[in-house]
Amino acid sequence: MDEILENIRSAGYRLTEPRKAILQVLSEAEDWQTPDEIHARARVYCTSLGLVTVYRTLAMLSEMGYVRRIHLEHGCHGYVRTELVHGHHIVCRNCRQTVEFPGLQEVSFLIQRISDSTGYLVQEHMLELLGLCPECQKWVPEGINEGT
Amino acid sequence: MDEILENIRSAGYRLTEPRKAILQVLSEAEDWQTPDEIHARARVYCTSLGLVTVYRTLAMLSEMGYVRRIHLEHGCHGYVRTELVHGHHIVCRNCRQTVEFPGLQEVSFLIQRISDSTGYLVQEHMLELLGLCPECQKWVPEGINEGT
DNA sequence: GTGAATGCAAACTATTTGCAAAGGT
DNA sequence: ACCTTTGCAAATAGTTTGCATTCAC
Repeated sequence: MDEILENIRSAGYRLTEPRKAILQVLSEAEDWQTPDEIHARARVYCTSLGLVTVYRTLAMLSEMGYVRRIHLEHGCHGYVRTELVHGHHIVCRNCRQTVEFPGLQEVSFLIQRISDSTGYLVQEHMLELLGLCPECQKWVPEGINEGT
Repeated sequence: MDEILENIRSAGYRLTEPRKAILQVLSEAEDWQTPDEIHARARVYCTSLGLVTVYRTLAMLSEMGYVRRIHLEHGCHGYVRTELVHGHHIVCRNCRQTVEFPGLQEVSFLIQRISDSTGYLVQEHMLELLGLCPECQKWVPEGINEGT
């Protein structure tokens, strides 16, 4: 966390109150949050914080790889912090809790295979798993489904 | 194509001009298209077509599994037709051409592994590869990159 | 003929931009 | 002091909804 702050500074960005507040909120969360939610929560640490700054900061953090967009059934309006460079997320459809996991062998194999068979040069890949976290499996009937 | 039309009808939907026009456009395309683009192109076959109908039809086709949203770096406003039930897409960042590939063993292995290690019940997964198609590799310098 | 589907206008939501004021270094 | 960053208001983009009309069956 302090490390991130330091990296932000050394990347030439300024260490402002709004930015620190937003990072604080992101680091506290176990789940993905919308810009709006981040705004509301971060106001606790920086009363004057505007929603626009949240958008701008998320763009910056995303650029630096500290945050990732979550792609959901109805659009992609969620953000989570990331700790791994080539990580992916599994997200709970019910409580939004997310767990990050590393891009494993399987992914590389797959990319290699598809790359060979299609002739495409693969530059990026996105992989996301959706389901129910252990807690929510106890309470939520399996049939949560909305189409993609 | 005629098969799809038939399925739409037997699902209880009506076979209207707007729907046929939109399906026509989707089946012609090798690349993903925005609702707006689909609208513009489908007007050739159905002059009166409104953009709203494109949205509604895409929702219906997506529900039925004939179309899939493409998740791109700056939002997810693209649609492609799908032929496979558990397919994924590799898309060219330059020309938008997409190729569908089946969800292979690797994906199942991965899901199993993550499911075991996190305790999550995995219900859906999305996987998408981004890069350059064979044609575009000849013309476009590799450094097309915008962050996610 | 009847109800589903359409197209328009308007509403709405999410996000971005212009700009003067504030804040970090 | 300088220049980045901020917050506001307004603009914009994308998508959805209400409703009278049209069209497939």
